[in-house]
Amino acid sequence: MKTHAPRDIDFDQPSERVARALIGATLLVDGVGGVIVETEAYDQADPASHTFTGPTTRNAAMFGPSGHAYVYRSYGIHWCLNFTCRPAGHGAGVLIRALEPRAGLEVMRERRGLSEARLLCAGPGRLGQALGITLAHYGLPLDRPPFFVAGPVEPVEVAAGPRIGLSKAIEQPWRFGLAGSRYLSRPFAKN
DNA sequence: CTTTCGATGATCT
DNA sequence: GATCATCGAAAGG
Repeated sequence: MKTHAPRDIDFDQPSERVARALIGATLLVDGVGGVIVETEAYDQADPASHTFTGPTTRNAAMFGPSGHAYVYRSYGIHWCLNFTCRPAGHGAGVLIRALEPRAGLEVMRERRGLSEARLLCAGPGRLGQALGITLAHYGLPLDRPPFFVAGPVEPVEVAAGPRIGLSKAIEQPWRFGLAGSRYLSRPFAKN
């Protein structure tokens, strides 16, 4: 039985729970990052998930231990960052879609060739570029450098809705976000 | 404001 | 050979 400090995220639970718990959490990669404001949950029973058809070379990390990084190349262009979750071997993960920049703004601006803070990490591809994510991060544990992850200091209001950019299982409300944040990749529909 | 479309390459069928 | 968990530029209202 593992113990957790108050601000630790428990990755040993279903991806929807982890995705929700990550909203308001702090993520740093080599000291660069901020507050997570948008996530999406995926698991093996989900037709839209990379793990739906079982373990492969690419998705191996999501069948490994929870609390590790799963990195994949999107549309041949972008690097996207996920956190593996659930008890090991279940093929589940959480896509980190957006964060509010707080640390290393200058580094992010350089990497993105952009000055507007609002667009530095508003989307999984943008976030990957701003944090310098590459395959070198594939499978790395999240509880030590270069990663730093800490849960929210205070309770936050979490919005939920359908995921983005999928052709399958679009009805699942497994996209989560910090309500009202202006650093989202897209706003959530009003209630 | 909205919609459309090309880039680009690994992965899977 | 088709399909992408995307982005940004361009074109149209």
